[in-house]
Amino acid sequence: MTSDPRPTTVMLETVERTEQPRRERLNRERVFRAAVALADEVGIEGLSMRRLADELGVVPMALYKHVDNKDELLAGMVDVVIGEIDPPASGADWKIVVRGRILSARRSLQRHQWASSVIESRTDPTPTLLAYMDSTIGMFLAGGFSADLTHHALHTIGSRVYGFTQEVLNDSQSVDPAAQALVVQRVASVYPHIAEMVNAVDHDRGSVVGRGCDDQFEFEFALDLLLDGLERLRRKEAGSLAAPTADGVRD
Amino acid sequence: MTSDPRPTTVMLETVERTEQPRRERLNRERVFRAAVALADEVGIEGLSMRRLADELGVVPMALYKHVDNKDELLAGMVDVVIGEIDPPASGADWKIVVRGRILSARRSLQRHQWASSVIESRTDPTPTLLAYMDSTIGMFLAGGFSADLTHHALHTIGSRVYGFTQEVLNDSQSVDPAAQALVVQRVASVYPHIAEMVNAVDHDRGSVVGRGCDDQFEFEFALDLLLDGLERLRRKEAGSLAAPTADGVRD
DNA sequence: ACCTGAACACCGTTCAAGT
DNA sequence: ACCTGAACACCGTTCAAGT
Repeated sequence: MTSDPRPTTVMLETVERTEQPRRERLNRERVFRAAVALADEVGIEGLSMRRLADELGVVPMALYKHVDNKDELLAGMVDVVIGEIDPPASGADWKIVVRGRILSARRSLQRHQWASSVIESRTDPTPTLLAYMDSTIGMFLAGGFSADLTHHALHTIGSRVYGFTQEVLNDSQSVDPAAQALVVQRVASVYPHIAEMVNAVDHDRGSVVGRGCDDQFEFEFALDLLLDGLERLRRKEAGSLAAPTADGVRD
Repeated sequence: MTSDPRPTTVMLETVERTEQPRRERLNRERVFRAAVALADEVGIEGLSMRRLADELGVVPMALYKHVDNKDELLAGMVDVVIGEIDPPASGADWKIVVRGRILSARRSLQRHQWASSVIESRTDPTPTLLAYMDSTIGMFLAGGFSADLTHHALHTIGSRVYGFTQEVLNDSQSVDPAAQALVVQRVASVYPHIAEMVNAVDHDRGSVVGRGCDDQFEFEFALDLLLDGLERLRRKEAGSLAAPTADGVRD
């Protein structure tokens, strides 16, 4: 930053470029960060190798010096997002620790709207993602879950461990409340159950029709239901381990 | 089907084409079905407007007579899959009805591996999908859930309502068990918690390392944990509505 | 009026020619 | 040895020319 290696002569030669300064040697880290910033700005569908190269002031081929292909670029972008998740709190009850971790993941994901769909689309995990999962699994084991129950817990939590869930019905608001009201009315006759549900939600929020629901509340509601259910299973497991009467299991 | 309108002469003229018979007038339904079949065969990334046209023995532009664009094609494909989900059972306990519906959705989704990712990627729902959701919401309302609690329930179930969940750690098996064992060993030193969990799962299944887990079991495990949690809330809600004394339970 | 070939504006990626 | 322009093999979609 402070020690710019560019000689003044080069500065003068390149001063007419409208793009941001380049010359600074490209590296993987810079490529990934630029890709994240670009996706934040224009969305994941606007992210192309060509456009990213443009943004970095290099020719498209230059990128292939640092990443094998676009897939590797996406993997690196996910790592940047995962890297923004807070490290685990220590000491407290497993439920508090896991809950905090997941809500932190959610905050990271919300800073990068494209991230959930990219995480979904990826097949093999990067070391960064494996480390995140390892640490999360460790929270359950430290909390007294057996390895088996931990495994079930992971499947139960699903993508929530990364801080997102699949939207099942997009009940977000349109900008125009009048148009929205019309839609709701037309929907009501054909889909009466949907209408009843949506009306109740709107009524709760004491607003005009179609304000939509509080996503953060819903996320935490579902998360807590899950964690409570898992806590119940953990206790049951601990109980059956302590008393060797029935089909008790050890280690 | 039985009344083929094609004259024999046309049949003879086109008999040398290696593709399946065309001539049969294209319509939306045929386009969607062909797209589903093609995606089943070659995967969603292999599905292009050009390739689909080829498969149907028409020029790419012909498709645009029946669908506005590729997005509409994908919407139609999702509708085909949703249409394969069994209609709801009637009469029984809400939990049995919802459970059966979701497991039927899961069977549909498994017949079309590409479907979950396409459902995820879609933004606005088709009438078919709205009808599916309306009927699902109806199951909760009929089961005694308030509209509000039904709304929370939907957010809790998430994409499971369509019969899928996001894989969080791909612990599926590689074909080569020796190579798999090597990977696991290398992983063990760096990600001890993952290793511990995977080992426990493998041990349970009484198999060589890396057989992976029983996805159907895990899906049902998580689903039942969710449904049990929701049943608990339903009872609490019913209790607080009926008996104003304590948090007593009815039904 | 209907159909469709060619073209447009993009992709990710390869490769060989240039320095 | 390094860098990069041009090209390849695709996309989805537009549009005007052909019948």
